[in-house]
Amino acid sequence: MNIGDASEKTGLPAKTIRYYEDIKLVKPSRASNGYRDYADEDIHRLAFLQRSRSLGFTIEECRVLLSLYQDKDRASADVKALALEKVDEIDRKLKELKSLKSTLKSLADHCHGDDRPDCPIIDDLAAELAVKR
Amino acid sequence: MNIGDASEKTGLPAKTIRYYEDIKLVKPSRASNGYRDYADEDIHRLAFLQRSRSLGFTIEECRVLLSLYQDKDRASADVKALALEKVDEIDRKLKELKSLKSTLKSLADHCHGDDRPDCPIIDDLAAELAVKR
DNA sequence: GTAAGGCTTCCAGCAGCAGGAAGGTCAACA
DNA sequence: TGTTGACCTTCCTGCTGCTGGAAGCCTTAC
Repeated sequence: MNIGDASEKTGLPAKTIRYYEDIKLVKPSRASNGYRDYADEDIHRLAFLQRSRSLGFTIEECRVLLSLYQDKDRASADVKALALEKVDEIDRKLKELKSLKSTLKSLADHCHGDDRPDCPIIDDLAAELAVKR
Repeated sequence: MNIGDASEKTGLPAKTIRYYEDIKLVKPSRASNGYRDYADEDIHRLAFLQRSRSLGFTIEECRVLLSLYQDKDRASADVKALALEKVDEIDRKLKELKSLKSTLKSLADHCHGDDRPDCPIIDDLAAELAVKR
């Protein structure tokens, strides 16, 4: 199966698939004309990668997940730990974004937003200096 | 004022300050020995950058904000628009992260997480293929 | 005089690809 | 048989926003 079909089947751009080969996440064989030839197992791995990447796992985490996936004797606890760690990470990001949003929102709410130049947002951005002077 | 002091006053690493000069966000003068020499106005700009970056504005947005800051006649509406756009962006990210989290969480909740190899997380990551076959 | 710390420039690298150039290959059609 | 157009190949560059490190001045204190 050529890279175009692999791309269609997995939803990954061809560029990405070649990149994954570059960093040794997949190792497709080659046809006699030099084209990459994807077996079912390769497609499987690529689809796995697509799923785990879209769940927010980094490439290196995906590498671990793949090896856990390959290892028929691994404990499910190992996988669960990775997933929960990721949940924690997402939680931290959520908190950060929420506080960011409320700060920005309250700044914007206090700005009258018309054609006068007076603007509390800009004032706030510049304010820090006054404290430190 | 040397870069070290500028760093301390603004909370930005020296490396970052040099980078900001590289991309023309600040233009400090030079002392006779070749050292960068930061005037109050430079420090002001750097502090402004520190604040706006920490609020999640990209470098290019910061560039716009700085020019709006410099422009005494600009409408506050311009600034407000940028801020609100950013709030929207944050909202989109929040949504995405929330759904990501709930997916991961429910996957993890269904995994018994012991030393048996059976694991619904891995199964789910691999599941996509079955559909497409 | 010398040692420690600060400063300079320049080069490389991180994640995770995307875009593009230059060229080989294949299938279909005239 | 020739040719078009779609697909494939490799290789190189660039994106964001810095960070680390090497090699080499400058300054300050003892």
